[in-house]
Amino acid sequence: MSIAGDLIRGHTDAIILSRLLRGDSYGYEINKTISTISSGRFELKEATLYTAFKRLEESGCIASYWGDSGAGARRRYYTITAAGKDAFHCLMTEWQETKEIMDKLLRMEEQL
Amino acid sequence: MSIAGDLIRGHTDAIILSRLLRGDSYGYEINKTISTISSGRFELKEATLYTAFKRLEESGCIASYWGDSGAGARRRYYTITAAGKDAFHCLMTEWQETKEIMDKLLRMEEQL
DNA sequence: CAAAGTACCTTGACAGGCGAGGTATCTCAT
DNA sequence: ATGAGATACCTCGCCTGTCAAGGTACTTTG
Repeated sequence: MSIAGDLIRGHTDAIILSRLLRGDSYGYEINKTISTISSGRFELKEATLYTAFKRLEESGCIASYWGDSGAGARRRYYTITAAGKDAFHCLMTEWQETKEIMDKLLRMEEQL
Repeated sequence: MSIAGDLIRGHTDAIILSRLLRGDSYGYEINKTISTISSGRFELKEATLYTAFKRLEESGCIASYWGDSGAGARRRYYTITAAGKDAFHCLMTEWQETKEIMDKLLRMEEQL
């Protein structure tokens, strides 16, 4: 990935939840979408993605079910729960705050 | 700290370098300044700070020297090197990019 | 004198990212 | 039909950065 892993650390959950807010989806698709939206500059590794799903499911932020696979490889779909929506809003707020503070800290002009 | 550690992970180096761009400083002071600028919302733990110094010094981004301690506890001062300035600009660019992409990914309206 | 502030440092645990490896199905060109 | 490549999932184990906890040593102030 072009953006180092540590830069998205702590943001993966927010990104995934954000995707699920738009409707149920499955790992492979979520990953592709993230890659597309970011023009290939963010790309969660599969291992990262699936550990995140596990973490989010264990903490009750998402739930999963097997899609009726008819054709093609079977897919495990994820839904965001009410708790997940709450969590997302917290993470969003944190992100806004992080941005603000980081910009303040990195600003090159004036200041002590 | 109010902002979770993982959110600043990968940004600590940038923050420290940014401080040193403004002139030589030492651990304790840098920490206080970061805390002040962020209104106490970011606060690097000492262990984190000193490991970061070590890392940055080993990679040639900063150099250190003992201040002539005259009065008070002795201080180890850090200077940013040319390589450190380059690194800072990279990190700044990365931060701008991260912000842009994250905002795109977390945006709640429209989009696929 | 004790407590609190300044100033430094190390160790070990923990958590998240991810490289590497594995499984299974489907499609399409050879 | 065979092999490659896409789709789709998953796990193990390493690495790295954060940080709680602990330690040292000096100065100021009550």
